[in-house]
Amino acid sequence: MALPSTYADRNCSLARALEVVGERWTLLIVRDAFYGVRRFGDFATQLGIPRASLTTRLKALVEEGVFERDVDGYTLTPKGIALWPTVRALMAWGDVHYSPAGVKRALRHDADGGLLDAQGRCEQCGSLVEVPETRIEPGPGFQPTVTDPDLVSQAMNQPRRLLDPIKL
Amino acid sequence: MALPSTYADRNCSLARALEVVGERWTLLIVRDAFYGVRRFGDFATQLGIPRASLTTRLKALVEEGVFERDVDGYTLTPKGIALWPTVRALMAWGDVHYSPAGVKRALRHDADGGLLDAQGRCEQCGSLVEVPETRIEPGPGFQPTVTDPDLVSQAMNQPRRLLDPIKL
DNA sequence: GCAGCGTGGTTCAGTGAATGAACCGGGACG
DNA sequence: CGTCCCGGTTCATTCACTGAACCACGCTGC
Repeated sequence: MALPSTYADRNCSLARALEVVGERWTLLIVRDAFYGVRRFGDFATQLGIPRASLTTRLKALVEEGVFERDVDGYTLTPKGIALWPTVRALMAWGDVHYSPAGVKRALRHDADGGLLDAQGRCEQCGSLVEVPETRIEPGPGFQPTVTDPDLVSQAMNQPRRLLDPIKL
Repeated sequence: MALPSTYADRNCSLARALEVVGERWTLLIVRDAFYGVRRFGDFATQLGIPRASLTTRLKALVEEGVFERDVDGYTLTPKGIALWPTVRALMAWGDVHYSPAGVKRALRHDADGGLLDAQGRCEQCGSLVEVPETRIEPGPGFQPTVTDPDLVSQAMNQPRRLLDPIKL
């Protein structure tokens, strides 16, 4: 976002956060990382983002400590994983206001299959579900593609646990 | 954000949400509205946003039903108020990772003064606190300004309830 | 050895959006 | 009638995003 770090915004952690993850594409990159995407090319094709933009974003995110580079690509750090409540809140807002048929992706506690409420609590066992214990799967608002998509998309549209790397 | 609404992102409510509130400045405008800002000029001076950009943003947000125009300016609709969990999550992330001295703004249940936890629950009475019942006040990470700021900033830096209009 | 290919980028010209400063017009006030 | 406040608009400049082409490296098969 490159906000000019103004005096006025010194006391706003929202502005500070948006300087890091407020730029176009950034939260979508983070979302794909939660889905298990790790490789440069997979981010590029999944998001349809220009490769130059992706380079810029990933570099900035690595510098900020949201991602780290390792042998098989870019993975979320704990700081990046801490963005999950934000991603979840925005997804929920989008579901409620733009998906009349119901949520496009449902979140469940992988251990017992209980749905997660707005606070991220399992309706089955009542516990706060950690990110790696969260299963994501197509919900009632999900619209299946007619033409079968690429392998990465196929993997992302199967029920799977967050952060589980996509391996083909 | 004006994402090109691609086939690939049809099934992502996060992308849909970011089309509405993902543009630069948008969430900061929403934040100021939670703080009670309602007038065009106040948004402009508080955020330091170019007036032309502010016009564009507010127009888009009114069209999307996030704000509504009324006699005393722009106020959040229920759809806009529903963005509070997102704003709170991002603020919390910014506080944790960029404000070592502690949160810049603390959130309390106005009725009993209990602090809110990460899920928005009052630690005093255990209830989920609604937005208008939330009090926001400077926290330990807050850095007071030396030169006394404008009246609107002064009002925003006092403990106050969310959505309470700023009147001078 | 080398031709092909997958992967992870970089380069660069074109374009559209953000910026900021100046300007405008209506209403309230005196 | 003049002035100020308020909520914008206009416009030239600058900036960042875009998209397509290109590049470098390592691996595989022949």
